[in-house]
Amino acid sequence: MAKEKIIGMTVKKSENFSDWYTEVIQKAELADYAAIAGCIVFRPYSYEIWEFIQDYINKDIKKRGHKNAYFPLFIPESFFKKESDHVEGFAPEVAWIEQKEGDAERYALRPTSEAIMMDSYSKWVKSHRDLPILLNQWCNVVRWETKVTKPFLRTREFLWQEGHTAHKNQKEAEEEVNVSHEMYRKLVEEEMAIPVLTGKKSDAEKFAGADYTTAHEAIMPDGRALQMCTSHYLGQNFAKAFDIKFLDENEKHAHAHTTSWGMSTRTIGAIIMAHGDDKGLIMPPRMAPIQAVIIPILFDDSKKNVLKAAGELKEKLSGIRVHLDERDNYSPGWKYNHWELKGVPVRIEIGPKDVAKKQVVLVRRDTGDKTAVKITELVKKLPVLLETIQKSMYAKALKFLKASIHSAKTFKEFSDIIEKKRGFIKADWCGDRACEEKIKDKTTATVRLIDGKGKPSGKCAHCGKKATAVAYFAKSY
RNA sequence: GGGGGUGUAGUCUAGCUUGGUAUGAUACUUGCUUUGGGAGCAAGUGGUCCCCAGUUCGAAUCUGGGCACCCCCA
Repeated sequence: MAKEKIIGMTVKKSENFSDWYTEVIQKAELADYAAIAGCIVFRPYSYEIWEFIQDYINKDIKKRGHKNAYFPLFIPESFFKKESDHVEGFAPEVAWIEQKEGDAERYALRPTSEAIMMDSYSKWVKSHRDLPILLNQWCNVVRWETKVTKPFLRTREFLWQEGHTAHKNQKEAEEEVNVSHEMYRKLVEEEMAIPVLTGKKSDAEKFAGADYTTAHEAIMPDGRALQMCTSHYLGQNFAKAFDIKFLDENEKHAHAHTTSWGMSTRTIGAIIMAHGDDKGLIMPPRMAPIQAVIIPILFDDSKKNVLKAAGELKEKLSGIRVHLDERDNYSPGWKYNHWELKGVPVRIEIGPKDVAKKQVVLVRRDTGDKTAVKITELVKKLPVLLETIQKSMYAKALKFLKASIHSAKTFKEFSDIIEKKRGFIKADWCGDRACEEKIKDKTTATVRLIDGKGKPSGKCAHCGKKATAVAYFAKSY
């Protein structure tokens, strides 16, 4: 079968990572380019992944008392400009709607919704009894990239959830930030099987208008870091700008403390990059739209029996997301390749020989290992195998993350690592914004996170001044 | 922001130098034979040759402008 294989993957992950990425996306039918520059179509297969993320987050936040709501896509220019850091940070990528006759002012397409939501919050909050406000919205946002776009990772429009909360004091607001931050960590590490580094953003990298931003950063196979989500403590910055004021228990006026936190469809890109291989996508079992695919091996004389057994198998496995591929116009080999490309974690082969022995053959997508399992034991064994794959994928990714963290004491070491190995550089840092800017100019690496637990012992790896923090630097997406 | 590359059927592609409406594969449809790692044979469907303008009797091909996508660097 040395036939030209132009149906499947043609690019190796190790040889041209960028081409590999775009090829997986198209061939696994995750997304397609849209007729609009810099925009993609989320095809059902990637949208199902997004729905899993939605379910997970909805379940978590609703348990904590949050509710979903929806605010307008349009933000009046005057609202947008109320918080000066905010407008400055987002201005370059805001898309404006041409002002029509009769419009009081022009409107922006939301790049994020603090401005429009905080205006409503200011109307709703009069008393400390009105707090906290715990709202989330699922929506699209627009950030008009003029440079490079890439499916899922950087597009002009993307989907996300944005939680926006208002609290009576700092403690409560910061607690909200921590809880959301932890929710994301669990989602990313436990469900997506992507280990992360966690910490705060530097002043230069934090959300425009925030007091501080916490985030999780993952490492991609090309050694670049990818921010998985962010949670911001906004202090009273927005409350003051939008006049979210209330009378507290002591009959005193106070401004609320607000937070916001979000995760976007960008994480789908992270899943693709972190786990895929030369055959295509590999979905972590817990969030795979299809966890196992049954491939019946059909011969004329035994067709009926095998199909019947395969159907019964599917019934038995009703607790698992199983797909039975009973199309008879494709050969088994074709189907193997097809479902491998789509990253289905487990393949269940059942042919006449298996039916005779009352067994099936299980094949792992991540390792290719095959094992025969008695049908009577399958209901018990398949979930175990799925969990094993989940853990093994995480372990593999964790090993890679650990191997991707390098230390640098001097700027020479720092530059060498960025050039040759990439990955994260853990280094003592002075914390100075101008220093960070220079590092970025020289190496294109930025501070991805400040390690909250790290105690700097020496001098800044770049400028040599006294270090105030331990920071993780990297080139990023 | 800088540099490079590409654009022809759903997909990949030949043709472009030297102008004459397009090659092959794959996919798709139908039929028969098949099916344990991308099956075979036969017939068939499918094209604004990225867009606009120019040159020309005639443009996929030449010229100019635009758009899109990809890659590398900042």
